[in-house]
Amino acid sequence: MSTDARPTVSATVHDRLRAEILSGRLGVGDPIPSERALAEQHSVNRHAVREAVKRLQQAGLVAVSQGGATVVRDWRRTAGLDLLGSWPLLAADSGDGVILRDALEMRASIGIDVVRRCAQRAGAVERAEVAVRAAALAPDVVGDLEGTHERYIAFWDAVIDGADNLAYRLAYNSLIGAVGEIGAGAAHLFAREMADVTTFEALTTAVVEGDAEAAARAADALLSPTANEAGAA
Amino acid sequence: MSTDARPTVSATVHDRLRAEILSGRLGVGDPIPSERALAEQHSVNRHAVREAVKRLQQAGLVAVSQGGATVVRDWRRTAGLDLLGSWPLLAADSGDGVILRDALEMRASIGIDVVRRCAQRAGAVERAEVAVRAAALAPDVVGDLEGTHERYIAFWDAVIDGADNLAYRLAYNSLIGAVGEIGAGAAHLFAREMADVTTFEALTTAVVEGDAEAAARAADALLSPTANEAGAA
DNA sequence: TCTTGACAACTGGTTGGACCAGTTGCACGC
DNA sequence: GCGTGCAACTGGTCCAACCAGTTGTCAAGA
Repeated sequence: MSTDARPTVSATVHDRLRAEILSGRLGVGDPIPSERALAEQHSVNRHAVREAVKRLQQAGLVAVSQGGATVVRDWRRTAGLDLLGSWPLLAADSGDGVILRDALEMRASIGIDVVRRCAQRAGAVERAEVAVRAAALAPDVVGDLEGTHERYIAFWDAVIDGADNLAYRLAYNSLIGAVGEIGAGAAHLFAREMADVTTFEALTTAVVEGDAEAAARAADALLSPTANEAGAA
Repeated sequence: MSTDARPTVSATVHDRLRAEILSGRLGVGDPIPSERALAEQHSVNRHAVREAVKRLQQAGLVAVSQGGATVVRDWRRTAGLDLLGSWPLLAADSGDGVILRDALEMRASIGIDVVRRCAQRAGAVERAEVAVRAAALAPDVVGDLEGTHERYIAFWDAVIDGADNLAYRLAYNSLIGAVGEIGAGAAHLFAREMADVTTFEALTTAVVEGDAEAAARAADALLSPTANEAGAA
């Protein structure tokens, strides 16, 4: 995604504090060191620390109050879905791949309804776009798993546009951002789905023809097994 | 939620810029004014502007690059679900209540699977907690819509804990945060659900007894009508 | 004329220091 | 013993300067 690999000072401080919190080394209710102390610890200016803390505050990880200390919040109840972008830290917290299962379950749950809404509501232009993206996934080009994955994502992108639901769109963005964090193995994770040509074609046909329930059934068949496999591991 | 109503300078600048972007007055790809210019426009220090921009950057609304200008991103594709907390701005953008419909559809979609997972996976402690919260909703206290709504939220809180899925938990937090933005009318929005005692009891029983599919059906009957009503309006 | 390269004028990134504005807690005086 | 008030913290804001990258211009060269 971001080819700009130049880390800023405030990003460094932010990542370190976030790791402290998500790992549990800083527990709920604990005060974090004062801005001045953090600045000295990291040998940076206090302004950089403030920018880092502001981001933690926005993410719902800490509560800041003038005069008082900045304390760690119960982030499982205050943070939003965007936190899933901190995948490595969260995964380290939970040990095994439970969070991967969680994300895939949510993807399946949302994906099924996205497909349903797309079949119901999409306009002619959106349906055509879905058909085009589906055709681009024709399996005549094998071996290029990365490329196929890219086109697979583009397909779902089109379906979500057709569903015309901003909440789904934003949630999808969050999930994609999280998957991007798990690195190169992402494409392999969806290999089975991309190879399931029969189900995939049924899904596309149903969406284009506006058969909402058939589309939902196909999406279920396509997405749920991936989540269940992750849950079994 | 937040009783601290003292607005900070950077929050003011942040809100203004966010409104400019979400309203479309600043279009995708447009550069926003330089930090120095913004500082002068608002008669504030540049650091305050920087903190505001940092938050916009984290939310995926702008792309910052040293040396170059800070430009507005295509936030429908780069922002995460947390953006739903900017409800009033988004609603103003879409005109009518489409975003409310979107959020309620997502709530239904996720809620159904949450209930299913809860019935499957919840431990004895979590099941007991669900039963307790359900009992607390007994309709012997009528009239206090706000109080009932509060206990209704607490009930769903327990169900989500029982589902043991961090992604659902975080998404729920985002949705709750968004609903909090729509103000006092929130409780009224769910009045029908809270009054549907039959379905609600079926849901609770199924969850406690571990009947996943019965629970999912009940959740569907409880949640989907609300979304459909919002869609019809 | 067209290219090329250096420079000037931007952009954001970081630092230091100072002061304001709240909160907290200890110590002094009653 | 109990208040009360004064430090000594906390975060919030400002000013001023400089570093580091990007961009556009414009003049010197091919």
